Amino acid sequence: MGLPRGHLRPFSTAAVRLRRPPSGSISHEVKDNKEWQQELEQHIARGQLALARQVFDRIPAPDARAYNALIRAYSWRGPFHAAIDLYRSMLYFRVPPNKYTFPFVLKACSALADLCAGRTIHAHAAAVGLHTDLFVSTALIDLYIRCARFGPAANVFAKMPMRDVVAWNAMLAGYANHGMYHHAIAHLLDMQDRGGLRPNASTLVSLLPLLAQHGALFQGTSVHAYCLRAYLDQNEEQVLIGTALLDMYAKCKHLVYACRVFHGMTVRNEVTWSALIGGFVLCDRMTEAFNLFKDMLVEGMCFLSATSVASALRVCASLADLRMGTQLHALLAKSGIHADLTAGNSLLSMYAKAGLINEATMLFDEIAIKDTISYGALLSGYVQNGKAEEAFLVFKKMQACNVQPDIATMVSLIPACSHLAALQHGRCSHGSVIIRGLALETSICNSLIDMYAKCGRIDLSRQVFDKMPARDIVSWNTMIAGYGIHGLGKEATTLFLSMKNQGFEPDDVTFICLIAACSHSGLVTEGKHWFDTMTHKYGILPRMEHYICMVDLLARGGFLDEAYQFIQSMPLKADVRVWGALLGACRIHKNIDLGKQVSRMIQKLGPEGTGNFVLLSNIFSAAGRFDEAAEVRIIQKVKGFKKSPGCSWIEINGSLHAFVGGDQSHPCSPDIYHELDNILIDIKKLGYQADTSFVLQDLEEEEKEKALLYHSEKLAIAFGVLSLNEDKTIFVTKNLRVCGDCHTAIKYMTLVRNRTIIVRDANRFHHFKNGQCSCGDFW
DNA sequence: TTAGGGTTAG
Repeated sequence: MGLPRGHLRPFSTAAVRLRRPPSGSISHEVKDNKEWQQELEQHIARGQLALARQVFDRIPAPDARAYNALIRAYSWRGPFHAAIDLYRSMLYFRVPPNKYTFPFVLKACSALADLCAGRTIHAHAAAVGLHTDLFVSTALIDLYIRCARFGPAANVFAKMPMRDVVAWNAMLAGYANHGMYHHAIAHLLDMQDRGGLRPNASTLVSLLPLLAQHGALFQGTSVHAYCLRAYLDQNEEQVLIGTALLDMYAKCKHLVYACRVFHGMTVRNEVTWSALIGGFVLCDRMTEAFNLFKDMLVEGMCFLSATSVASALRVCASLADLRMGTQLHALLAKSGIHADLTAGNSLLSMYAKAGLINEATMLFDEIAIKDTISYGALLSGYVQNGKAEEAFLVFKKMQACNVQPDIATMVSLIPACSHLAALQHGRCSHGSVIIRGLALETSICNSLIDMYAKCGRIDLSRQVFDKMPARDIVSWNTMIAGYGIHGLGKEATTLFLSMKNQGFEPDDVTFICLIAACSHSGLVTEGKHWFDTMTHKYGILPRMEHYICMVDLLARGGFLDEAYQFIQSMPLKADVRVWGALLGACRIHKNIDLGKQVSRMIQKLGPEGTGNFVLLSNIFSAAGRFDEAAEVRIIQKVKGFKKSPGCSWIEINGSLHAFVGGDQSHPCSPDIYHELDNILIDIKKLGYQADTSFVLQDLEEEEKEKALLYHSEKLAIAFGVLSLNEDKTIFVTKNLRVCGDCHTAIKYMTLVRNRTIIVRDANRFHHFKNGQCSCGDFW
């Protein structure tokens, strides 16, 4: 036959080594081809592929039928290379392949995603006029789609003289697997209109995950109705269809329907359970998700798999239930599943989210072949645990190991720059996403907006925002929040209005960002207006976070009594964060009586954080009541709470320099302290007086003045003055709020050293210039 | 048919 010379590589001699003496249960008799064929097929039917191969090798002159039987067996479960090798040997011995050969050898190519071999075999089939055969064409479509070649797949489909539902399904599965929603829907309609075919169970099993991915609940419900009408949910594929429907409802966050499908199923498998558990996790109903997981275990241990445990581990991470998480870890180890990559990554992520970053690192080291997700889980673990520099090291290691970062990796990495307030690192990460072609991805832009805002470049945030091809609600919220931390309440409001004009519905987070922006800008009336708008116009039920913002807004604006009344009128029981916001304002406005009252309320709730002890102690100190301040600190110590030390840092030429109060560890310390002493002399000439009420200990006035002078933010600024040219802005970040005395002193520093100074503290940005601060002393 | 890392607020 006239097969064209293809590009298949020459087969190995091993592949054509024939006629070995028989062994084992192989017959020694002389047989005709029909008898050999029977023996061959018997072994194949029993799954004895090695014996089948021995029989095949005994056949003196195997015909196409013998070749096809073995190729089909190999293409079913592998080894797939053996199927292709056998096809090559068929060509070598000039046994013409037929319409029963091509579909199976193509299936093997598809399993190996071997496009090169597949194309050659396509050419062979075309040469003998078999390329438009129904089964050959379907196998070709499968192959091309597996290799993401939609054009050739569509060409093959178009040339088919007749198509059955399997052929239509092959194309549909391709569109669906690649998330091509519109192509898939158009193809489905075409199948019914032009093809005159009704979708079968396979059609819908391909289609439903796509609908789930796109949250297409309406279409999904129509599919459900179709299943019921066509009795598709009652055949032997009930588990597949039922699970796909359940998953679609779960991903569309319609758990009532998902549960209804689940309870209506008479047969369930591990996937069914995993899909439902995943749905509850998606809807943040963690306790119910975990109960379902336990029910699943009760129903049968055979359901335990890496996938179902992955959801359960996510629940443990979210509920911070480490005890249960470690039990699951043990369960996985006992079942031998812990070596699975999914399971390993899930465990690693659980420990990282629980703050046990060392355990997470150990697990990471134990994973033999790490993928992008393993690196991503560890990297985000470091970022979430405040170890931004370690996160960069993981990123470097990832690149060294040739594991490609993807969108999620970069979205995890970019906030590390925000945490360090390291603009240089941030710009490098921006460059990195540009090189990778990811710079216009919505989630990437969102983290860039946030990063630039937190690194003091709100102008660059806005540039990224303006250039985005598609924005989501997070984009708008992040930009509004960015304006908020820069004290640009008016800009935040303007952006909110244009968001509405562009047809975006604000969500609960939008209002948190907006009210916080008003709070940081002293726009008390506007903030109150937006809170009312949120509840009355948008029907958003305020969460504790909204109340915190409102108390902060009122109290910081000086309306301490109104804030107190507001807390009393809350429908929720105010938690420590709400009272903490009021206590913080009592400190700023030096209202000791209310501060004491509030601190009593906090004590009733039980101390849940260290910040409140510090605040209360500060209030007493500010009033000169040092004994009581000391008492609060003793209680704090006895109860085992540690105050995080105030720390400031500054980036000079891409390197970070960190300082704590009174720090002398920096190599330039003598120069820094000398410069600070000179600055103190100069600013005193302009009228600066140290506000010693900010000193927490009972010291002599002069000592108090020194204690203030060496606050971490002042040390960092002095280092900035020494290291940067006059035209450069000094940008300092502080982990706590900037102290009141420093705030005053920095204003004077801008005058005596002719500098622009930006301090990003735990709360907001302070732009100091010409003796003024952008916050208008409202911090 | 399921599943593992990611962006906003307080």
